[in-house]
Amino acid sequence: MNIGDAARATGLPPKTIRYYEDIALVDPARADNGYRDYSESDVHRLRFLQRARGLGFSVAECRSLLSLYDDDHRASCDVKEMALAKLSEIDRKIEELQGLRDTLSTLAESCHGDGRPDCPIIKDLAGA
Amino acid sequence: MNIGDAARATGLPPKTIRYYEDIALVDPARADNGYRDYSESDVHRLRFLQRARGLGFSVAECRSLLSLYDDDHRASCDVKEMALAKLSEIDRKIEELQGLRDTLSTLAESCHGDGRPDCPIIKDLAGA
DNA sequence: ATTGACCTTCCAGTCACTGGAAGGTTTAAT
DNA sequence: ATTAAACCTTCCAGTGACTGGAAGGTCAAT
Repeated sequence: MNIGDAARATGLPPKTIRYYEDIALVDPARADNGYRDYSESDVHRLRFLQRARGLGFSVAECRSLLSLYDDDHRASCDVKEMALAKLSEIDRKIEELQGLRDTLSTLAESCHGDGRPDCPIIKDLAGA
Repeated sequence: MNIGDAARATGLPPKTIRYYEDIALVDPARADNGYRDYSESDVHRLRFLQRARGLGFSVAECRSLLSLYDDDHRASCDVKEMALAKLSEIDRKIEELQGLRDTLSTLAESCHGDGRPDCPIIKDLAGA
């Protein structure tokens, strides 16, 4: 399977797939013409990466997850631990964003938003 | 005022302040010894940047906000527009994160998390 | 005179790609 | 047989917003 097909099969751009090879997350065979040749299991790995990245795992975390994926003897608690850690990270981010949201929405509400130059948002940013 | 004092006054690391100068967001005077010399208005700009960045505005957006800040004749609706755009961007991010949260928490709950190798999280990532 | 805390510039690295140039291969149509 | 397009290859550079570190100059206090 050429890289284009692998891209269509996984939803990852070819560039990204090559990048994943660069950083040694996948290692496809090569055809006689030098083209990368993806096996079904390569495509599985790529899809795995696509999903895990989509869930917010960093590439480094994906690497760990992949090694757990590769390890038939892994303990499910190892995986669960990573998932829970990521979960609380996401919770923290959500809280932070909600804080921002509140501040910004209070600011925006206080701004009459007309043609006059007087603006409470700018004032607040300036520290008035 | 030296860069260290400006850093303490704004909460920005000196490195970041120099970087903001590099990309022409501030332009402090220089003392005879070559040291950067921050005026009160420089510090105001830096504090403005610190706040706006903290609210999630990109550096490019901060540049726009600063030019509105500099423009005594700006219309408050211009600022409000940026704030509202950022607000809906934040809302989108929150929703996305909540989606991730739900998926990940469902996955984590379904994983018994013991020493056995059987793991529904890995299974899901692998696309089973 | 020397230490230590400053300051300067410049270069490189981070993360996870993404864009583009220059060139080789394959496939299909003319 | 030729040509065009749609692939593929490598390599280099850029993104955003810093951050780290090296090599060296300056300043205040001891």
